[in-house]
Amino acid sequence: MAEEIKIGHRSDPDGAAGFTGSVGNVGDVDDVGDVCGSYTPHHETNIPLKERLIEVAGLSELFKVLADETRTKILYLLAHQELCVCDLADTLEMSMPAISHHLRLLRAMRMVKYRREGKMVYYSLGDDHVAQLITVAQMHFAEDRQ
Amino acid sequence: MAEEIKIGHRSDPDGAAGFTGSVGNVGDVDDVGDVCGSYTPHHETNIPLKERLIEVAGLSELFKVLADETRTKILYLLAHQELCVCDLADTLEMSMPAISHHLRLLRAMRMVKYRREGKMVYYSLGDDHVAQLITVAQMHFAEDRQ
DNA sequence: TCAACACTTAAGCAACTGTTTAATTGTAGT
DNA sequence: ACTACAATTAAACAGTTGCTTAAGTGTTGA
Repeated sequence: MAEEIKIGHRSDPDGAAGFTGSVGNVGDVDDVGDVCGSYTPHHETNIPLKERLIEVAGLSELFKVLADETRTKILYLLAHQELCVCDLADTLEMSMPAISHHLRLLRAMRMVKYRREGKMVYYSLGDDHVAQLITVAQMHFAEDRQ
Repeated sequence: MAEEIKIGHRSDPDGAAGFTGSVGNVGDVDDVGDVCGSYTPHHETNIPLKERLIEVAGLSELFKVLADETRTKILYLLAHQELCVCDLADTLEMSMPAISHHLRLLRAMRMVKYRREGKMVYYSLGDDHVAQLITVAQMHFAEDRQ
């Protein structure tokens, strides 16, 4: 089950994007101070905050997986029910290798899980957060249109 | 304030990714049926579900904006406090044009808002959903590591 | 053990994305 | 008006991503 796939070939020695920090709220950080209140030379910036940024960087790897139209559609379908690869390929009108390729990335980020049943492999959502991300994104869009 | 920027040059005549559908829960869809229960020819697939997929496609445009490490960091910083472009450039150790380019995409998706004060332009988060997305992503990561 | 089928993997190419450099806009102070 | 500075914009190149084709697994049934 443990998969190791490089997404985006970014230099990331610590595996799946070294996110090791605390999980609190987003705003839960030390104040950066008004770095450029009297801005002229690029003086010292806030160190503790910068260290936290390293952790945050890993999150973009997760969003990268969500950032493809096909993968978003796959997750949307799986949010509704468990499906095999050929179902997905058929519904999305894409080749099976293409779908399989996307599922590989989704697996790497543990956004989907799968089980084999005979020749078929059935996929479903990895955990609730995946559905939550889609829901929140929808809410953002809805707000856009008043 | 109304900006029109093509992200990813995808053909999307309806502007910012034609998301017009209902906003309910993710699972709130008609059942696709077991499309390939007896799979051999690629027979008719579920039409109503496919139509919904068009709406979902727009969400990937939003995730695409989140999918860059620099932009995630920008949002993380802005989640904490309002910052001007030079603060961001300084903290992230990147050129101002680069930061400005990213802010442009974030603006297009209404993930940030800004106000001018003299020479400086101060940016802050567009709405709560942005912070929510980051938080949920962090929770997903945290679950990965038990 | 052989064929058929569901799926995965690999290699290669076209298209997209992010950064840089350079030029431009806008605001404040002299 | 001119200079200085914050920010934006544009063009161009390097790096990355996603699809296709083709080859390879793994499982079922004859």
